Amino acid sequence: MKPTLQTVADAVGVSRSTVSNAYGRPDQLSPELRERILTAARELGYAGPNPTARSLRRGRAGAIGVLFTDVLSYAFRDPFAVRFLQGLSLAAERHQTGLLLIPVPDDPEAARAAVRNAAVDGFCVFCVAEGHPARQAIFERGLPVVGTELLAGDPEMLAAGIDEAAATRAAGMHLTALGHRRVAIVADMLHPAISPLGTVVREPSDVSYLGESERLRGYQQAWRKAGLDWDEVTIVNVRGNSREAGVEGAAQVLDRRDRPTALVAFSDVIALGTMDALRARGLRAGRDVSVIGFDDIPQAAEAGLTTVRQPATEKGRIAGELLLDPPATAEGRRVALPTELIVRASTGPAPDGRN
Amino acid sequence: MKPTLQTVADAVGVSRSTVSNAYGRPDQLSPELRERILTAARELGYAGPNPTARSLRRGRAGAIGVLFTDVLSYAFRDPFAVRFLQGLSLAAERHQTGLLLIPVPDDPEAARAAVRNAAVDGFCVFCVAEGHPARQAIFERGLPVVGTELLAGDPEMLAAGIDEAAATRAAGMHLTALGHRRVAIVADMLHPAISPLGTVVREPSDVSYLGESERLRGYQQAWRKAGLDWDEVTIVNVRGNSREAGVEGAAQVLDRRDRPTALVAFSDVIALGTMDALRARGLRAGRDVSVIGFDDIPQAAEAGLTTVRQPATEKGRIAGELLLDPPATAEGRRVALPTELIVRASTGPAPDGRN
DNA sequence: GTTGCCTTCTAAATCGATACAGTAGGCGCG
DNA sequence: CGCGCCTACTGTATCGATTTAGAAGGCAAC
Repeated sequence: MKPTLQTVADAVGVSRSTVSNAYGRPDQLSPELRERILTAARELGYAGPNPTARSLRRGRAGAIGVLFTDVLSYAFRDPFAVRFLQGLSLAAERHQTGLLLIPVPDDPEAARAAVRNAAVDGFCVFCVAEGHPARQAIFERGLPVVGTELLAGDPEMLAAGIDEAAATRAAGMHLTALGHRRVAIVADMLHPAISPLGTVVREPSDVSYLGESERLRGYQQAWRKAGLDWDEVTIVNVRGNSREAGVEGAAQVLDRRDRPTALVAFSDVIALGTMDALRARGLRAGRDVSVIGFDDIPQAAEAGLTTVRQPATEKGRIAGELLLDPPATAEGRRVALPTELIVRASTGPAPDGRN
Repeated sequence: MKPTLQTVADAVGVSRSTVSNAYGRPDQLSPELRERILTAARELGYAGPNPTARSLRRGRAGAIGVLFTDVLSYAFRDPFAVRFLQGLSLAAERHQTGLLLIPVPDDPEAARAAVRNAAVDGFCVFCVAEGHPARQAIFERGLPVVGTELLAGDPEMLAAGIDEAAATRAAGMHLTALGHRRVAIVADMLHPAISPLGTVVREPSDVSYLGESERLRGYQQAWRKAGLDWDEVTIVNVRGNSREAGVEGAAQVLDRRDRPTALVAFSDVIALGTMDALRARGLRAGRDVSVIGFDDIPQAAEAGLTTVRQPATEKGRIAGELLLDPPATAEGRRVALPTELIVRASTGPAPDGRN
């Protein structure tokens, strides 16, 4: 049998409460007795209060739930996601809390069950499509939920986010100001969760991730304002947020006769991939084709990639803080973080004439 | 007040046990009653049995602990680590279990407390240095522990690992068979946990990660056997497992007059970085300088990198299975996975004469 | 000497579920 | 009819801790 508080209490000849206090409230007993208790505990192989029992009594699970979907595990290849997670963990650490990655089965019912069975104090909705079966289960738990989308529908939802549309609007205007009129978008996350590959999504409202939807809208707004025809904008829908996906996505537009003079991506990782594709064709980023990314990961600076900077770690940290220490006032429940268009060498004036 | 089993039981007019059975053992009550109960629960806003209470009663936390150190968060940039984690999550999913990432504070006492407070059924020791304060705390919990090092000292420890030394021995012999005699090692993880940067570690026994220690030993064995002087082997100790670290590490040896004809790295990520460094200097991998990596991540194939293949996802999956369903026999408790030297274009005959 | 306060410890209630033994009622069968 | 057996449910102990109210003893002050 594993020793419990009672085992130790009996061994020392004190009450269970006193042993509990020895661990959790050292000021409640004399230092000598505490020392005796801790020594006895060590001898008995008692490793300290059972975290599960403590959680039950305290009413605090000591963990934040994060759904570990395929999407998320791929997302880990993106430094942005990793930094977000680091931020989350910073907040968690401050609150002596863990991050529970919940593997989500493909079967919808099993997915819901996984969410219901998670011993957590709240959920961080990160990389979970709008229509995902687990998503509803999350809200049904009645626990605090934090997302990264300021415009999320649920009024209960906490959020640490950016004005996605404003961010890409600025990026889009930067391009039109440089004279670009033939533009393409390369993006992951555009497809509805359960649609066949290759589905073409053009309208922001059809995008199943709110953030991506807004990014699309931002470009739409900027370019419409500049007089471009949205239907003329090429949208390449790649699967997966990776450099390779960027290479492949760019390949679909760069070899066309009327190749765009500018490419925008919804992540730096993809943008860097499109730059690889340019290089492979002897095209110069910022001269022959301008490229804009999103996130401003460290590699973006090295590659001279123009991009939208958002504070990754801070986003995670604030999301965590919101979850673990929810503000009383409704205003405080949605935190808007700043973004900034970082102009580097990958954007330049549109080349003259036909190619 | 949040509704509990009792709330629902009272509302329906049945006993608590019956409501519990409605969720956990549908065969124990009539379908009609079950439906009535679930409906009532929904109306009362009862989200299902409290996972913490269930955990306590069942004696199963429903989570595997993984220490989330800085090292691990950097490791996420390596596809190998991500795939390992995916494997772990596969096993976890099968056992309806989560992965609890435990943020580890810098303060040693706080780090130990974090481990003691984690509600988990076992730990996976991944990317935790031998001397790390949290490491001992893990074993003190008396829970199952799985590692990735077959030779780990603790006899209690479960392991899913490879014969690291044999793997690098094969790689080392491949190089000497090709005539290489001026070789260098570029590796992260060599430094003792709490040593100043730049400390030079040459002996396997001084390496604080067992796996890396064995990899070093493998090269040492291969090259000594081939008559090379170990002291002549350049060892570059980089900080961090990243492509950039590889670039920087390679820079330290490639610009020397007696530049090595072969570079070996302890991860593909670093090896790919060294190949970047070669390219930047107009050197051809496999012709001017041979390069060997470790892991065989997908990018290695694309880059034509010779490397040691190890089954990443499988390693994680088996680690998880060992933890969640420990074999009765001692033999089954350490699973050896196969490795294979994958020879690609990045290795070739040593160039003749001086450079 | 009594009152009151402080320190140090104890007893009992409680957190929210699950498991197991037990009971009541219905049904088949010789 | 009486026995056994099955189905459907209940009651109670239990998981391992924390918390709160309270008791015992010591000491100072009036």
